[in-house]
Amino acid sequence: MSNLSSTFAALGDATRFAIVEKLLQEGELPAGELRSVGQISAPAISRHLKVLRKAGVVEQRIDAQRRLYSVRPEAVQAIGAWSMSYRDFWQKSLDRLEMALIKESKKK
Amino acid sequence: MSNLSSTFAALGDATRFAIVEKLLQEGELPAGELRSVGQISAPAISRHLKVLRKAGVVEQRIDAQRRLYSVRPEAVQAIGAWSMSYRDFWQKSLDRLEMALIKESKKK
DNA sequence: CTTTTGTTTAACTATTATGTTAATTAACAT
DNA sequence: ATGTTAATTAACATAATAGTTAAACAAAAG
Repeated sequence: MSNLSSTFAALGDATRFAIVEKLLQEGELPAGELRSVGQISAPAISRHLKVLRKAGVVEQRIDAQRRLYSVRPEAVQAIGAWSMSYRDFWQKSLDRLEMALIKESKKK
Repeated sequence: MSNLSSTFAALGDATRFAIVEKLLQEGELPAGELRSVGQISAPAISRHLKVLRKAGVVEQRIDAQRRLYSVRPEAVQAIGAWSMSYRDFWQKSLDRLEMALIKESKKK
């Protein structure tokens, strides 16, 4: 599986996506704090974090008995780079679409 | 599930990701042509296309008995927009990382 | 040393996803 | 009409995922 596809797979679960968004917005957080993304048990969160870590989306730092998690910037950037590598395609397509809509509105 | 998370889920399967990449590179293609992304049966491809369509990643156009598929530009753009909405975060983080690496190399 | 706090691993269950072959639908060509 | 081509839906088997509670582990605090 391509590296990017695993990244997408990791983010393709609603709970994991919420975890990542929370980490992006609030910065590094201990595993326990992430339970607030939904009503979910600590073991479940722990396993989601393991998946995210394995996919290279988050990293872990140890502080005493706590495990602090944060988003790996490379992961978010890689996603952007993928989208941008097809920018020509979607930019042009969307431009054409907009043109068509303007023409349509002028007809009336 | 957030719209973006479903998009990620759709792309989080290696076969589907390959389908999307092929469509991005070669443009609109009939379902049958997409079997070449791997050794996979036609029904399997058909179901993957259904998942991609449901997630809004591809769209279908009918031409006689063929079903022509293409990538929806909005989907790829939405992914880029998400990444870019956190650009400040990853740009700064990567800059810091680079700085640290340069310092490290000068130590030797 | 015992308890508390934070987190992970184990064991198990339920649901979902993926792939296969067979059957069906749809349009075209003879 | 009949066969051919293109694709989907049906039915089924198997594998993977996500959740739970209970147990284990690690460090801190009493």
